Amino acid sequence: MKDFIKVMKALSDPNRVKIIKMLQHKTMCVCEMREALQIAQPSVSKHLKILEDADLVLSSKEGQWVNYYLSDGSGSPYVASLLGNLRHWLEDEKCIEELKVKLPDLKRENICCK
Amino acid sequence: MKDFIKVMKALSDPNRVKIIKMLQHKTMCVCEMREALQIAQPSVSKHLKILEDADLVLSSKEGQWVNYYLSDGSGSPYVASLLGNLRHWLEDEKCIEELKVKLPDLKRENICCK
DNA sequence: GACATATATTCCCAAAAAGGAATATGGAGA
DNA sequence: TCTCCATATTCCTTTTTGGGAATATATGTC
Repeated sequence: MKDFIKVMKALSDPNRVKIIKMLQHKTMCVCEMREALQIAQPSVSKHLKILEDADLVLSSKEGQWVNYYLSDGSGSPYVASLLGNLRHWLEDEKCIEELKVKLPDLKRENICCK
Repeated sequence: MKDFIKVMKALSDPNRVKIIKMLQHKTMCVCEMREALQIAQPSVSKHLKILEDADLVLSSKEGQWVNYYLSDGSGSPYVASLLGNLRHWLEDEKCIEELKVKLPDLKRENICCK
């Protein structure tokens, strides 16, 4: 029950769902998501922690950056099912389409590294 | 997005998930759920309102009682998918099994009508 | 109408959650 | 070592959420 609730709670926030939808298209670092979502960096980090605790996303360090990407769901049927469904769910949402337009230009070289 | 968040939030509370799991077995009134969950009646009513707003459950009045039952999910792909999965999800949870044992004895004639 | 019962609503409190500013950490490069 | 930068953590504030007591509403019974 606890695991289930953790996954549901993680998916109960629009910004976290947007993160999932972005990660469907590419691995991203924190500053890229910050730019896409237009919220403060600590907020992004906290959302990512919640998503990671729920096994929805994974991360790996690469030098000074941390790359976040979607979990494959192998550890949890809830995660596997929901991440699967989220591939097609919300595709028509205006806010998601707007994000998708932004994605190609969100390169860390343009945002960070100043 | 709003509808999706509403469904996720509705399923982010253990008592509400327990209500869903109970309604898989039978239509129930508020006082039966109150007895099963051991929480105050207004709390049950509020949880039910949240579930109903998310289209996860439906209700119909029958005299002084209100019967609650699961939605068929035809109005929302999120509801349809999650209610479908919840048929088998959490079946092995101890707290759910305990509820299932209680269910047969939870008849409104024994609980209310005093 | 008066009263009892099932449910909904209101009000209040405590706990949790989301956001940002400030600060800490840790790796890269001079 | 010192500095810079990406990220994490802490702290604080505001909002939201879950719970119960009290109250309101609606229906059934006398």
